[in-house]
Amino acid sequence: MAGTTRRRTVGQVSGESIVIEAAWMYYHDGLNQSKIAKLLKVSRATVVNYLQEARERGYIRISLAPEVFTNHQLAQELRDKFGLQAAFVLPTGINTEEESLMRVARGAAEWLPSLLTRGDKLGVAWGRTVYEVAEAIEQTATKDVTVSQLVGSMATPYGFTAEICSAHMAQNLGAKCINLHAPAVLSDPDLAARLRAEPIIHAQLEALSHCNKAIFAAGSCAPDSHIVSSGVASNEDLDWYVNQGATGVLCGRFINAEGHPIVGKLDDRMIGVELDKLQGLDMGLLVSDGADKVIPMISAIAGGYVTHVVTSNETARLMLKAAT
Amino acid sequence: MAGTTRRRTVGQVSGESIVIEAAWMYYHDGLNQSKIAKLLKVSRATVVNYLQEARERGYIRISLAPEVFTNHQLAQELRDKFGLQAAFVLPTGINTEEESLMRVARGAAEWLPSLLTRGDKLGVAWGRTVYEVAEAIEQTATKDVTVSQLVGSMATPYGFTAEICSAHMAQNLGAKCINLHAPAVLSDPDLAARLRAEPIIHAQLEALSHCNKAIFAAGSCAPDSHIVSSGVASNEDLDWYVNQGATGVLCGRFINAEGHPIVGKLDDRMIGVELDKLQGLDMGLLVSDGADKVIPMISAIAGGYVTHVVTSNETARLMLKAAT
DNA sequence: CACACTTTTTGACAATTGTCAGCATATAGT
DNA sequence: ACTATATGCTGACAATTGTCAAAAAGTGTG
Repeated sequence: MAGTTRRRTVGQVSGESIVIEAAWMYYHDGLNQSKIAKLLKVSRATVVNYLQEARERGYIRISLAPEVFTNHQLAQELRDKFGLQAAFVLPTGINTEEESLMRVARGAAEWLPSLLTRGDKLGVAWGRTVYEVAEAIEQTATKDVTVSQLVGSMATPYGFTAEICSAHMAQNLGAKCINLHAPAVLSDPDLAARLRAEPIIHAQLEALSHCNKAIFAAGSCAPDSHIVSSGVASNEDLDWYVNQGATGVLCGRFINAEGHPIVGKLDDRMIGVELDKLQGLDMGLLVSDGADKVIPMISAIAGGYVTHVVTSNETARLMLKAAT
Repeated sequence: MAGTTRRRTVGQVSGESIVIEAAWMYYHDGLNQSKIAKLLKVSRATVVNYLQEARERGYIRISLAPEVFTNHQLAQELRDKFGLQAAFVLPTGINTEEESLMRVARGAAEWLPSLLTRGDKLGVAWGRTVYEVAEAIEQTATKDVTVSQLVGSMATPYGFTAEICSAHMAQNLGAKCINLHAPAVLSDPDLAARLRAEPIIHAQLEALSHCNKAIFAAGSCAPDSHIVSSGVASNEDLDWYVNQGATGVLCGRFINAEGHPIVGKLDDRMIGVELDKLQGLDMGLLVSDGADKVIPMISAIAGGYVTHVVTSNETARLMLKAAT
């Protein structure tokens, strides 16, 4: 061999730098692999290896500028029609419901870090959507941010718990995490009251009641909804609440079309954030998608819990239509 | 033709969405152009057009994760050695001085938006480095951020003025801008005092004295330095300050090795931020590079103006060596 | 209906990237 | 000195992307 190549020795500081160097030249300077190989005095295959390593280590961030989605015409219509601070609308023209949901979650994951500032206390609900957001967030180093779990534990149809959801959200955001070590609903109101009074649970409820920002999804009142499948409400419970005018579910609580909580038998057996604590926040981020979520989303917005919305163009269109 | 293709009509909402859709599929879903073409029912050439349009409109954000540079070993050594909140070190192994500076400026441009939060008042110095940072920042929508020009006007060897520098910085950050409509240095101390007392200049000086964050570079005391070429100091002035122990220049003011301002004949003829206003800020971002900047950078840090540093690995190494 | 303009498509080809097996070299451990 | 492991290189080829001219199709106007 020509002897022009030099191996990186183990522990050499510049070892990692050459990967960064290659990535910079490729992604920032727009040089092709052959040029980079010549400049770095290595083979093109080695450059391919370096670039691959940079990608694998998560060095490369490729995203669509948030403005693309917040300046979207439908986003602006949503913001204006519903009095929101901002909306983030993703085009999902040809996707299945599942693909659309994943894209909406991904979009929320990209947007959320930029909505957080130093010292924020972020309440995190629990459900399939919020979980997908938590998983999709790329590692971010937020400063002095605390994540609080807004709802207690439930039987989970998804393979992940509320605790894991909040913990992943906190971890990916580089934030502290305060969990809620209690079931979401108990069999007896008295037992629930005593559990709430337990110092550790009481402290956790205090923490979540002081959050200044929150992320949640809107649940529907359909029999196949999450609130039934997770065991929080039985079909009888559901029927009762619907008869009382329930149009949606927010953090495990039923709300009517105006967003007012409907207080029933379930509520004093529940351990979790009270909905009045989610009104008037600096940020209430509603992440939901699907035709069946339109009414619940509009209900949540009407209740004053929502300042920011992430959804698909299709659902945005349906929301705008429903609000005329 | 098969008649399967559909043109977008002018003004159709989904017109822009198909560009976003194509970009999402390519960059997020990792689909190739042929697959995207098939899914969107257009030709591959049209997909190429859409992707190009997305790039041209600035929809695509490709960057290296900031942690790559802040977790760099040299970055951590700088932070620890100099008591900084964070350092951002860019590998610039094979670059010219010019290329290295451009890369450092680019790195600072990528980092700065994430260092800003709602309500910040950012003081902006002026010089080649800061200008390149301002130009390199991609359009960002910061919230309620105000940019203040820290130094007055000077003869410019670069083709841009301090006003333009601050205005571009503000524009690219989506911030408000408060300029400083005065020369940096006047011929007579009395004239300078009267100008400072002018209501509009006084208000501008008030604004810049209340900034909680600042971005600046460190100037050297070499005869070819910016402070001489811009007409702020003559060679005689320079000699005097160097004899008084000046080791660097910060926002047009001379400082010694401990970072203390050296007060001389120039200072009461100057219009600009007083250095004591730059101590103890929430963020003092020092962006500099080059062997000749090592001593000035260390001086600025010693003076308590700096909380964050952006530099190259080579300069970082020299700084660490100089501080032993 | 004709025309002008815009957008998309076709098809070919060059350029670049991705992948892979096999070989070469460097390093570390025994 | 030998062996094992890790890293880099070679060279070939497949896959993908970029570019381009010419043609086709869609749209708006008179």
